[in-house]
Amino acid sequence: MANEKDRYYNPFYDHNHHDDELNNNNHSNNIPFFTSQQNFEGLLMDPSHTTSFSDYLHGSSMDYNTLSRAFDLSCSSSSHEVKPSNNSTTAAAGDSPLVGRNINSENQSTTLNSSVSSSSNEEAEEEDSITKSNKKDKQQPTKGCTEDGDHDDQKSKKENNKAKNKEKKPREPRFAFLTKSEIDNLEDGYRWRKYGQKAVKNSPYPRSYYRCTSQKCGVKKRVERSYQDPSIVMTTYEGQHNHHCPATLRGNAMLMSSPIPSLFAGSTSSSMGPTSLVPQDFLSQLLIPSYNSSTQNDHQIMLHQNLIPQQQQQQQFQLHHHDYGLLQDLLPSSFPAKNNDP
DNA sequence: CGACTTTGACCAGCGC
DNA sequence: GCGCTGGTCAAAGTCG
Repeated sequence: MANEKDRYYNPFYDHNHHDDELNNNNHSNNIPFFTSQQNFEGLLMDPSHTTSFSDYLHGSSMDYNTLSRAFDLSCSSSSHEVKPSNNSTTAAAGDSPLVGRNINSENQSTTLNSSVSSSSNEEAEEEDSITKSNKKDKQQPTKGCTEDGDHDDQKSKKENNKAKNKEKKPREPRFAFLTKSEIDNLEDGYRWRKYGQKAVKNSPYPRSYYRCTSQKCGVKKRVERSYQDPSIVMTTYEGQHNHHCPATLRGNAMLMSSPIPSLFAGSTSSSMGPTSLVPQDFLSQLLIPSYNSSTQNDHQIMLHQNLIPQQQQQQQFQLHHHDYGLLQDLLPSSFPAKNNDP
């Protein structure tokens, strides 16, 4: 009991032996994923991968390029093979060239296209705040209302909301990645508050909903486990943080100024701004998470291993339809059905 | 006591 | 309209 709880909520729980088990577990699926050891540190790639993603499975560590490939990102647009989807729009001038794997439902039908969606993140944010306030308007009175006088108010508000909701709200840009981990809620440097959990259709594992605890930051993430391979966790991020990572507040100040920034050249949070699709802070934090001091050395070693030869960094990555199908198979509820269903 | 999780209820969207 | 599902809320509980 206590062990179970520790496993999932104690950040210092020792997952190493479990991870060994996991690493010995051969993965037949050609899916990009990360192996997490102790709260995400290092994001080791699984060496057992030998198939279509083997290109980027060199060595045991992960670098920016790995991340970029996993996210369908590219530092150099000229070398980016993945064509943007038709309805995706291009990033505004000055935006980071990084592109997140957009899994908005609108783009899901064929492939996980890379796209700087968010025709307007600002728009989306605005919409989001509207819907949020609508929800509050809607829900608070129902619970707080004690007098009949509130009912008319409620009705009019409801109608008002209905009218507003008729305008279809665009989804916040989202991107997802798979992680091989025993921990559901991976440590990514940000602080999250769980606000819901739902049973997922066709899966024995529930989906958890988290929201960034920072005020006025509407970033959400969903975490669910693959029912086919329970060692795989899919994390979906929605929105962008409008603040710096609070990891520094948890004794991470030293690492925040680690040598890794060169990997994120030109992608400091200040140059990126709050509206670009891929949260650079997040990317940084993938590699510089909050961590247990006992594993600090290992972690630093992994950071250095991330500095890999340029040519390897230039390798291309593309998520094929086939792989998308596998993603679908793993997490059926997260992806719309392809039209090839029998 | 604040931060966080749990959990049942609620709501919207969608397909039938 | 009805039922199903995904997403969210918020009261209650837990923890440090």
